[in-house]
Parts: sequence; structure tokens; C-alpha cells
Amino acid sequence: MPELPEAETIARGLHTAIAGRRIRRLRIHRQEAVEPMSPAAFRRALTGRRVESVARRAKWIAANLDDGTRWVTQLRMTGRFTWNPPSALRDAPHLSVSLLLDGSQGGGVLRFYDVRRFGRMWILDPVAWSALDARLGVEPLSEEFTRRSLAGLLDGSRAPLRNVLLDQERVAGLGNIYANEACYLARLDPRRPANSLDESDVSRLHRAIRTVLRSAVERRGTSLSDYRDVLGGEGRFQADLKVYGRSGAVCPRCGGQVARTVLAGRSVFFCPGCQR
DNA sequence: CCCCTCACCTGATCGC
DNA sequence: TGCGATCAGGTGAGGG
Repeated sequence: MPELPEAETIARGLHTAIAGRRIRRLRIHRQEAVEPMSPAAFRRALTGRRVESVARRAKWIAANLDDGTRWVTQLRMTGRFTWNPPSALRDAPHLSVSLLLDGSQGGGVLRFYDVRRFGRMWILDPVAWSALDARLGVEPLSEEFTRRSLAGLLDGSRAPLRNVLLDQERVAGLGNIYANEACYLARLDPRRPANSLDESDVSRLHRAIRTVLRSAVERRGTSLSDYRDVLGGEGRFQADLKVYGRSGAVCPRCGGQVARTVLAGRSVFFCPGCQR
């Protein structure tokens, strides 16, 4: 589910909701959500901690705690946070973890739901966090992400461009929606070997990745089915999708027909008319 | 080392 | 209506 724009929206929402608050109690309803930690150890690590801030790295959400550790969440496909959800949601199925927080502005309840149960949480000390950070590739909205650095990342690979864009150790935060949309925007066939791009191709791709991600952050993500922000709101980027999930539709650029194929077990959407 | 396949889960949808 | 097949935004283990 969540790619960079969704994770960014959630991290910002969490920051607003819980930064400065202290975790008083938590319940772990599904123990696999915190594995390999035991529920008891996980509760011990979080109880009494103050959340200093919440940030995003790639698709990971990291709450920085007052003892220097980080409470880190990977949402995977269907993980979702809610802050003080309306009562109708409170007893919804698939509740994984719930936390009671308080602060000078009063308390609140944060819940983590996860239909498919792929989501995971960890408590990382600074060393473990650095190791994770080092493993992840460049942030595509940062200054370090340049045409030159992108060229270097693509150069080493003969794999299809779309697959390489999904590799979190190269560019961190793209998922299947935005990888496909970026290829479309750059007029590049997602099946092309990554190392076949020339300078002009790389330049267009670099710009396309940034444009599509910035725009999707601005729209608060793409809500196709499960994704919601921490207050239950939907994203709006689904209205801007040009190819993802639209096989058979008319290409808005050339009037061709959007095609779907499968690479590395995952759908690829593109317009054969104008992506080369 | 590179790259693909598969497993991990539940639920929605589609064709018969 | 029911039933099986297929698909879904991610990731990492394993193997060719």
C-alpha cells in the first residue's frame, strides 16, 4: 500500500498527533506485528517513553523517543494508523497494536490496523537505525538525488527499469504505483533494461520521479482501497493516475491504449504508443 | 553477484 | 448463490 507519499503523509500526521506526548499503556493484539521482539519486551521498551518527533525514511515511519531509541514501523501493504478514531472504527477487525498517550493537551489513542498482517514494528537503538539507514538508497526528494546519481544507480543493472526503480537499496521510497507513473511521465518503456537509458532518458526520468512524488505528497497519497491518513482521510492522487491500474484506458498523451504486463511477478502498466 | 520466484496474509472481484 | 482463480500499494529468503 503505502509508498513514499503515503508514508510521508502518515508520518506528518503522526508527528502532529503524538509529538510531545508520552506513551502510558499499549496493547499488542497480534504478536507477529512486533516479532522478533516479544510483546512484553516491546511494551517495556515503549511504556513511559516520550515521543520527540516522527519522521519518514523511504517507506519506514520512525518515532524518535526520549531515550534515543526509535520506534519504527513498516506498513507494508495494508498497515494503517488511526489517531482517536471515531467509535465506529474502534472495534474494527485487524487491530494489531493500540497505544494510550497523554500530554499537556490531553490524551489520545493511537491504533495500528493491518488487514494482511505484513506490517511490522521494531525498537531500534542508534546503531541499528544507522545500519537500516545505510542499507536504504537515496531519498528521491533530497538534494543528493541528482541526474548523475540516478545514472549511476541505473548503470549497474540490465534488469527492467521498473524493477530497478522498486529496489529500495537504490532509490528509496518508490513502489509500484509511482514507479509506473514515473516511467510514463518520462516516456520510457518500463521494460527497458535500466542500463540502456541515455543521458536525456535519465534526465527525464529524474525529473519525472520528483514531479510525480512531489505531486502525490501534495495530494496526500493515493487511496485505491485501504490507504487512509491518520485521521481517516483519503488521498487524492488516484485522480491523477495516468497508467497505474488503467489497462485498456485511453492514453491521455497519445490516444493509444494503456497496456498491462507482468514483470518480476508484479503488474506493469504503460502506453506502448508513447513510452519507448 | 544479479535477478527472479515465492511466501507471507486477507479480502475484493470476476467468470462460470 | 456459490466457488475457484486471480489480483492487490511490500519485502526478504532462497535459489538458479
